[in-house]
Amino acid sequence: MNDTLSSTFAALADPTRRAMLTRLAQGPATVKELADPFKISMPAISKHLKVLEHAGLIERRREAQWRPAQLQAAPLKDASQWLETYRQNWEENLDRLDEYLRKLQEEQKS
Amino acid sequence: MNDTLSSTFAALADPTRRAMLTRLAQGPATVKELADPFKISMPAISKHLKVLEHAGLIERRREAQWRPAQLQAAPLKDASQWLETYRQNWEENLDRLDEYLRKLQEEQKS
DNA sequence: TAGATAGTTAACTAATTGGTTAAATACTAA
DNA sequence: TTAGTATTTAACCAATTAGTTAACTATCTA
Repeated sequence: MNDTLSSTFAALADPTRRAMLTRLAQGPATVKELADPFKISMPAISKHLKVLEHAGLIERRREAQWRPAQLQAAPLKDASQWLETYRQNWEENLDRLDEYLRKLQEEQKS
Repeated sequence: MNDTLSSTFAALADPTRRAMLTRLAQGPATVKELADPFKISMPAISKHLKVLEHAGLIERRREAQWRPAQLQAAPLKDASQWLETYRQNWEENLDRLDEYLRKLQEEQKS
């Protein structure tokens, strides 16, 4: 799917890529630095970065022989806003649980 | 990947499934009702529902010949919380843009 | 019991994904 | 110019995904 939200969520569906974003939240990093915590090959890392780049979640520069990546958080904001519309639903569920427990207690009194 | 966050984001990476969740935010619905807006076959719908169910995003009952689905928003809450840790980053980016524009203006004065 | 409606399962396909190894490219430093 | 470091590209592979059609199961109603 080409729509932004789909490629954002697809990019976030992989734990390696989420870990990369977590690292990048603290500032730019080279490919080597991003690869360090993982035991997968460099080409695999390169592909993950490409997915993140195509999703608009990172931007890359060239600096000598390095290709530092920098987080671009705008798509995360959009994803967050999409989820936000469901806040009522997850709070509602808790409300319903509260209500259920309250009713149960009332029934036990009688 | 089996981790909850990965399967939540993977489930959200498809526009058909997101539309289903949007419909379910307003209350339970049968498979037929959920299928209605789409031109894909029933087995395809059935598979999407299975993805949502395995991700814990819906729960299903049997009621006569219907299998109504109901939204379970808890995984959305977790996803939202994961994204929330990046709020600073997307707000920071805007701050940096502000700063950049401010500097640009100062330079033009001198 | 037969027909209609609701939904799933099976078997298949084409495209995508996440990984690999080997080779190529880009740049630095001696 | 040669060696070393950083990174990407190419070619391949196995598993997964999103769809299909055909056949099956479950339930209600006449």
